Amino acid sequence: MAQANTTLLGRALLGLLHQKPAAGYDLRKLFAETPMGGFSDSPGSIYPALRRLEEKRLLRGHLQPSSGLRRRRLLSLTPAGERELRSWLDAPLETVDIVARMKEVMLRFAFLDSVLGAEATLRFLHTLHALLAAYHPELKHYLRRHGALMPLSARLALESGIAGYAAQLAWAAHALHLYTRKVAST
Amino acid sequence: MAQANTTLLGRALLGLLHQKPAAGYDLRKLFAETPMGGFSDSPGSIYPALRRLEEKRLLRGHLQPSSGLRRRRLLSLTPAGERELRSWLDAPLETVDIVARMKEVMLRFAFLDSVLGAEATLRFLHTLHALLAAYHPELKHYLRRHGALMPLSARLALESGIAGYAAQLAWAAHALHLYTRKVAST
DNA sequence: TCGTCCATGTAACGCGTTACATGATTTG
DNA sequence: CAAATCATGTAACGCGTTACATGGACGA
Repeated sequence: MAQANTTLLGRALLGLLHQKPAAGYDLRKLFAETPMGGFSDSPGSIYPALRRLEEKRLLRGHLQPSSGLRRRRLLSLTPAGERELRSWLDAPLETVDIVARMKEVMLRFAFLDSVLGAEATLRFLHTLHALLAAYHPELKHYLRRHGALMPLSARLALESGIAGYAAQLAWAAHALHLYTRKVAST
Repeated sequence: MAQANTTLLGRALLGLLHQKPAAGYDLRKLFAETPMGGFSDSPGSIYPALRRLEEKRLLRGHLQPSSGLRRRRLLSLTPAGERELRSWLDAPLETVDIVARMKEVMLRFAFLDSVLGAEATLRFLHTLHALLAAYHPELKHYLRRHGALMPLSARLALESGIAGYAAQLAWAAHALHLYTRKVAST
């Protein structure tokens, strides 16, 4: 039945609009100019996504009166939109997020602090670190078992993934350290 | 006009079937059991993709006669399929591949050696290393310019990406070293 | 014979992409 | 005034996902 769940692009838009109301055009610019997520900056993806969010009453648009006849619709979250955003960010991290949805994980993290605060971010980092610390050796184990049978380039491709997770793990430890201090100093 | 380009899933299937003819079911199993690419292992994605490749005459299927009434169609590349695979693998790497399509880059690399050989793999690695070496400091520069204005968690999310690229860069140097030796020893 | 695995498929659905289209406003 | 930029949209298209469906083979 798949009750029309919000897509990753939709959640990214919610997160951005939570920080600051903006027009569709601003969001396009953001996707085009910043190294964010890898979302398309084409109008054919963003405007329909925004319209869907509006139809679900997660966003509300106000025509900006100041700028003459050049219509510019500033979008902002409704209370329901904020609830949706919060519940996405607040959902517990699971192994499958680490294995297959790292991009979403980092997107969530990028919004976490400003929406749910430092304590929630700290909890998130704890879980993330633990999951990475568990998954990284699993991949290495897979490599030890199957690596010998694989062509050199395939084995190296796997090693590249492992190196990536190692980097994420080290980063998580670093971030955990920073946030522990930040929370302690309040 | 977008003349029906082969999709990433399609190319992954071509690469796998180049190594060894297989049935759709085998490919599903592979996606389900190995940490590959993150493709869905559902029949609704794989069988249609295989059918499309067959319609484009890139694949050919043979009913396996050995196994009674249990039909099992072994798929293998046609010459056109092999050409398609080769031209994908042989295409020059560009910056946009690094920025937005790292997943595809690693998939290509995984197939490279067995399809195009060690010399081509070595060239690929040279380019990859150069592109990463150029992009990584660019991201760091972006962080230096905009980092101070960003919320801590957003900045850290960016740092995570940077750490990932640093890991890829180190990995590329490692792989380059291995392949240089491999090519030299022939 | 009952459940589990093998093996292949289809149908409905929503989404992202590319390409196209429109008009207002600023800049040179 | 021409060109670039601002700003918003629509249409066609293919693809991936989820869910559903079918039937043979095999072990307990």
